[in-house]
Order: sequence, then C-alpha cells, then structure tokens
Amino acid sequence: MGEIQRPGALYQQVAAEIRSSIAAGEYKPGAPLPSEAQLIERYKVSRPTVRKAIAALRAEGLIEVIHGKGSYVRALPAPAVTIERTITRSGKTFRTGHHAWQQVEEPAIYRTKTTAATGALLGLGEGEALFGVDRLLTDPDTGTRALHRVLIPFATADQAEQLAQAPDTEPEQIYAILTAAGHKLTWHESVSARMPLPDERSTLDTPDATPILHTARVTLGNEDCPLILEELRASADRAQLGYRITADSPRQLRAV
Amino acid sequence: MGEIQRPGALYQQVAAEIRSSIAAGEYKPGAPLPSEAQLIERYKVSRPTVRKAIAALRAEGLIEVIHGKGSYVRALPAPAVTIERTITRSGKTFRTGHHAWQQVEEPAIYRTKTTAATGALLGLGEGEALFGVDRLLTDPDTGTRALHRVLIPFATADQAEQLAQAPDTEPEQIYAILTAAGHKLTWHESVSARMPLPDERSTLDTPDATPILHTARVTLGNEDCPLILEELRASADRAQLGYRITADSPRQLRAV
DNA sequence: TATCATTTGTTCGTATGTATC
DNA sequence: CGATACATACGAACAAATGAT
Repeated sequence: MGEIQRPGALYQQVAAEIRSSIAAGEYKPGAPLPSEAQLIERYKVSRPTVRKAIAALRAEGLIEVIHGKGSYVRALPAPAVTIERTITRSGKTFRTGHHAWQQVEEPAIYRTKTTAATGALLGLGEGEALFGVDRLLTDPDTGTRALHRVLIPFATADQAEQLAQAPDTEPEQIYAILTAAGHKLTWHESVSARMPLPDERSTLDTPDATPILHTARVTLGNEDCPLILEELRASADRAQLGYRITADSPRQLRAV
Repeated sequence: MGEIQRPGALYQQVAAEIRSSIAAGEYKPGAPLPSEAQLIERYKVSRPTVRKAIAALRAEGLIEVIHGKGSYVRALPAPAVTIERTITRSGKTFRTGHHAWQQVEEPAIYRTKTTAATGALLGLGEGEALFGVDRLLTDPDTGTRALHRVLIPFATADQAEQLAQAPDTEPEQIYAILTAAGHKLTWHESVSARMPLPDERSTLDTPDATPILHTARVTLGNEDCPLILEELRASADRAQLGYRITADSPRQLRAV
C-alpha cells in the first residue's frame, strides 16, 4: 500500500509518493491533501519527515499550505494576465502593452547612479548620474501588481528639456519626446527570472515558490545609442509576457 | 552583538541577520558562511533553527550549500547567455537566436494530441493530433542547456508534404518551407517563469532555488492563422532572453 | 590506501505556540 | 470554548560527503 521502498531520503520518497498521487488525480487541483497526522499514519513516518516532504512540494509550487486549515493542491497553469510588450505607434502617439494599468501610488522620483548592470545596458560606466522613477502598477481586471522603473541618464535628459524637468513623464510620452528630438527609436529587451527578494515579495504580493519575471528594456535612438532604461518586475504566477516578432533583415545589434 | 531581538520567528530573525551581514559585505560573494556549529554558537539557537534559517536563504537563491563543505554566498547576477529570440531573414533563409546551439542527443519525434494549453495557442480544440519533436540543446560556449519542442498540427503538415515526412526539420527550415507554401509569417511569443519539475531539474541541471524560463512561440501564417508551436525551456540562472522591438502601427492581434 | 575530524543531511522524539473552524 | 491543523523550537543520534592526516 502506502509503504515506501525507493531510492533517496525518506522525506523525498514521501514527496514523490504524494507527487504521483497528485499526478494520478487522486488529489485534484483545489482539493485538500490529508493532514499531517494522516500522512504520518499513512506512510508510517515521523512528523518532521512528513513536514519536510510537504516543504519540498511547496517549494516546487505544487501545493499551497494554509496555517490552521491544511494543504491544497495548486492549480498551477493560471497566468491570468499577458503583458504585451509590443510597442505601437500612430503618428506621434506611442502605446505600450501596460498603458491600461493603474498607478497604486504616486511615482517616486529620485536621483541615483548607474550600477555595473544598468551602466552596461545604457552604454555608460559605473557611477554615472541618472534620474529614477519608480511606479507600482496594478491591472484593474485582475489586481496583478507590477513594479516599473525608468532610468534616465543626465546625458539623455540634456537632449530634451522636458525630461529633466519632469522625469516622471509616462514612458509612452517619453518616446514621443525623444522622437520629436529627432531620434528614430528601436528597443531591445532582456528577460530574466529569479526568486523575489523579501521586499519584492511583499510589494508584489507573490505566493510561495513563485519566481518573478524581470525585464530590462533599453530605448535606442539614432545609431543605436542607448537613451533610457526601463525595468519591469511582476510575479510570474500571475503574469506572463507577450512579444510580437517579425522577420527583419539581419542587422548587427550590440550584444547586451 | 549577535543577539536577536526582532519580530517574527526565531529562524527568520537569524536569516535576516545573515542576510544583512551579506548585504553589508561581511560575507562576500563566493566566500563561505560560518559553519552551522559556529552559527549556533554565534546566535545561541539550536541546530534546527540555524538550519531553517539557512534553508530560507537557500530558497531565496542567496547562498549555496555543499554537503560536507559549507555554505557559500552566491554571486547572483550572472546570466551567462542571452538567447536572442529575434528572427532574421535573408531572402529565403531564416535565422533564429539559437542556431549556433548544438544538439546533445538525436531529436525525439512522436505523435501526441493538443492539451488545453497548447490547443488554445494553436487555435485548435483539445485532443487534436500533432507531431512533436523534442531537442535537448546546449550552448557550446557556456554549456548551458535548453529544451526545445516543436508541435506541428496535422492540418499544417498537410499544407507542406516535407513536414509530414520529416517533422524533425529545423525550425529555421520549417519557416522557409511554410514561406514557400505561400505564407507570410509573423510570430507571437509568450514568456513565463516557474519552478522546475523534478525531471526538468535534472535534464536542465538547474541549481537550487532557480526558476526556469518558458517561452511559447506561435508561428502565424496568412490571416494570422496559427501554424506551429515552439516551446523553449531554460534555467533562468544561466540564460536570459533578448527581444528586439520596433514600433509598428497598431494591428489587432488575437489575445493568446 | 586508510583513517579521522569537520561539516552538512536525515530522522526520530517531544513540547509549545497559533490560526481556523 | 474546544478540537483540529499547521508553525516553531529544542534535543539527540546517526548517515554521508569532504578534505587532510
């Protein structure tokens, strides 16, 4: 029956057992798992062992545990929102995929310096001065939250007076301003994923064992000169990213 | 000194203590943390408590633990490879960002049926027949591995005989074949991230607490008709994705 | 090669706190 | 309020990997 006889640590055997029970449909998404006491009984192991097995499944994002209630099978494939990262242009007006998102708070404006990472993306050294604007956005339909950051080097702000005076201009308008300043814009975006830092977990409200998607978008002007950097962070549990791709003729882009 | 007096569980206080020690530069990337015995001494807590604190830091991807040796601060921001997801075209030849990757094994070819997820992306119902081709790729420079899957609906294979006969044609040539069949191709790609399943962890060789990036690229033919679906999975620890974006005039795309 | 100390991994037992119903 | 269920914490023992003797 529930007897265990497999390679690896005991708690991993129990975890594997529960895992395949879920896969077999014995425990369906949303349904509760047996309580710790029942699992102890079922597999004839101690409480710490059962708890380690549950912890492993939790780290995989397979189950969710609620204090005082029980463990529940998580319905994993639920990326509620697709953030379209495509940019469209109608005459002088630009539109991004998150233009319908709402600001939760007033944007935070500050001055900072390039780090090794942001400097490389902007084609600058480390320690160059720039404006920063942070916004906490939310999707009105689903409540999904995302952190948006704009970094504007002083060199770019010099090219367009409005940017220096109001760094908290919306990205879409920044694009328009830069276009008006004579730039023909393209963008390059890097996407990575990682586990959230403690503060990101709280502000983005990410559940257990869910990574965050992290994008870095560089706006390139004439001669592929980097103008501004935008970062977007969102819980991968709720959001996915969408890109539209067309086959262009090969053109050398700087490695980023 | 090392005394603890903060909100939350004891092990979280210890974790926070170590976390800030790392942030303060007391323990630098690559350097070893004190041993469990030393941490027990330092913070006057039991071994289980120290171990839970270490487990928490490990789940955040902040440290790496080696059995029999010790815990080491991880140098986190090191996405070694950028997989360029842009597609370029020279006449009849297409090129993708991973054309230089090598196949670790022979591609696995099989027949399968659409699931709810893949069916929706291909504009088909659930249970439609399709060819599947799985490839395990590796980047020769860094050894990074990635899983690539092509799903070809029978309806698409019917349009181009070569696809039915050799589903394991390389994606770039599939694009050429579909173009030759009279299609003008565009693509839409969704990016998500999640924790790896146990088998993905072993084949992609992902370290602890690192998510995987998961992309689903749909090739669209004339009238935005979905033709094939490609999936790419890679450890977010080693790889990031790159997209080139241009501002096109607005055009309605089906929500995916 | 073999042994040993160090360090992390696993497993048990037990007691108490806290959230949910 | 009590019953149930998960969370935290301590103690103890042995297993397994590592590196040096």
